[in-house]
Amino acid sequence: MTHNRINYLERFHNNGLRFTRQRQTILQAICEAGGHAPFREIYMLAKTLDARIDRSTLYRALAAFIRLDLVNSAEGIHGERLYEIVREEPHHHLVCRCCGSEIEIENQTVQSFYRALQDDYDYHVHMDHLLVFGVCSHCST
Amino acid sequence: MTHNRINYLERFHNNGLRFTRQRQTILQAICEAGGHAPFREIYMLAKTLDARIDRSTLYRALAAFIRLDLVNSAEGIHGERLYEIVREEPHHHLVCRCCGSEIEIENQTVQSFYRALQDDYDYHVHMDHLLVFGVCSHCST
DNA sequence: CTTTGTGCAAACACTTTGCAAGTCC
DNA sequence: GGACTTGCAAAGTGTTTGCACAAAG
Repeated sequence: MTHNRINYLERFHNNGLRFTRQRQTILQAICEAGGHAPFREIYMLAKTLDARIDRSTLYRALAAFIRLDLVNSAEGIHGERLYEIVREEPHHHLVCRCCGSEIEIENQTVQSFYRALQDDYDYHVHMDHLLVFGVCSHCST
Repeated sequence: MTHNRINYLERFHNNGLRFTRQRQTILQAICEAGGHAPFREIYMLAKTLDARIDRSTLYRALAAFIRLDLVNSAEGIHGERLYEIVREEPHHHLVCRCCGSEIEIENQTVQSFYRALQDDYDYHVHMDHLLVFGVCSHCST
């Protein structure tokens, strides 16, 4: 199983972890969930793939994935934690507070903002998934 | 009690709410907490001012303050919800993932980023408190 | 066969809710 | 008095942990 040209199995073994059936199932569930998914959704999807998976297994798996940088977490519109497969390129979204829709932001726009912060404050920004909340053109008319 | 030139009492009464002793105590606690504070910290501070204040009162008061736009909430470095007194100017912070320190970002820098998003995506950004995570100059050396 | 992971149950932390008594106007 | 609030207790939710058994290397 390979996503984003990453060899998952190797990544686990290099860190003394095991790529078990359950963890494969969970990764598949996250993929099926598309972009970002909250715990609840991943759990339900994983359950349909393997009814015996336990909540605690899922929590522990997510923690492992994050440790391995296979998954990262972002904050949703109401502070819920969302999990997503790490992509090679950092990416960013505009999220509409009104309808919940999301638009992906051109990375360049964000990068120039980060560069300004780096220049002005000598701060090395490390966010591979920025969420900016606002109101989309559709809702503001 | 007036902060930021806002007349709190009036704001409550205009919305059919009451500015009770407990709510005054809680607002004072948030102020004493300085910038952003998590529930736990506000609760402890409020307890020192009035030992009989209950958790549920605090939750309900915070919800009321947010409804009245006296307080807003942001996400901390590990997803905890932080509460803070609303300021007149939107403001933004760089938060160091390493040492947890915070620097306030010049609002102009952020505004030009927002303007770029507005121009490119016709998105009206509405965030009065952006947190950008990274590594500060001190930690990166 | 040693180490790591799983499922179950229990514990823990965080937040919300119902209600009787109290407070504010 | 009438509407809003409080404190308490109880219930919901979300997350973590201990442990015996199972699986992986």
